Amino acid sequence: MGISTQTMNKSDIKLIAVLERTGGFASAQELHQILRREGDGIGLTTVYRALQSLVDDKIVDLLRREDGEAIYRLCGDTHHHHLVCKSCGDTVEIEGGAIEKWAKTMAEEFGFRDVGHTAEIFGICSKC
Amino acid sequence: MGISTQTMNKSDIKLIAVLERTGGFASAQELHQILRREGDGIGLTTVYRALQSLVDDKIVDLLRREDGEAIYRLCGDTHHHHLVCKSCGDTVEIEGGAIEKWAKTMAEEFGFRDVGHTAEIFGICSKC
DNA sequence: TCACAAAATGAAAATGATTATCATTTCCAA
DNA sequence: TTGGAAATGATAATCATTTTCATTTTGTGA
Repeated sequence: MGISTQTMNKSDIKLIAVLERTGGFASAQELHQILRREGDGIGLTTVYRALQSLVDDKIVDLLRREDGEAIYRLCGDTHHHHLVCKSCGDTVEIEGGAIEKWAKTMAEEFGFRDVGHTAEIFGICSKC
Repeated sequence: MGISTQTMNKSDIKLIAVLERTGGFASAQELHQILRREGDGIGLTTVYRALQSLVDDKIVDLLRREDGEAIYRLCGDTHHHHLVCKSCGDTVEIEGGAIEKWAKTMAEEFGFRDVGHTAEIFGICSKC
């Protein structure tokens, strides 16, 4: 019972590999382009299908970018947050230990379970 | 300078009124349908435009449903974060003291100025 | 090895939210 | 009143995602 690892196929594995390589945080379209660029002729449909089944099997997390586009990352990855420059677009990956605790505490306080969170900081970097 | 309340027009006010009346969150499409049902011939384009300007002016909050659709809600002026139920959409406004500190610390560490941040927690509420 | 059914694949079309265009209407100051 | 700016909304365009469906691959039993 439970997670059906049996149903994993080549496409699923390809997607996991790319997510590992890229640090696990990309949209379906981006993942497709990366695979294409690497010479893999995989179709967009298959990318979507594989990602969906990986999400169903709780192997990858599905989050949303600010514009609503779906982004995926491997579960269990220590996930990081971003510090983004509003001017030049430069991005720094940062730790969010405080956030993890905050999210956990708040979720418990209000009786929520199965929780995730998003957090981003944006500002103007020193170069701009 | 600051928030341009001067630029508020009739459509903006209509949207605020509907959001007040309906309470919780609603998508642009839903808000449009409600207004239409009430006999208002407002166009979808205008609904999107009004919502966007209200978001720019920080009069309404923009969040995302699980499928990525944008949902809007009137927000109080105190800066807060959200705890959103992925299942029923129920939302709790929560304090983010830890986040404010985290954002400030990180921004300083990397030399960013004029910083803001976003942070949301999502999960399954006790009722679901 | 062969045949064949089930699973996987991907091109192309469909969908649905959101945004861009643009001609028309409303509003307001001179 | 009038001229121009702002607002409006129908329509078309975008873009991510899903469906459809015909084709290919795969695995398995004979």
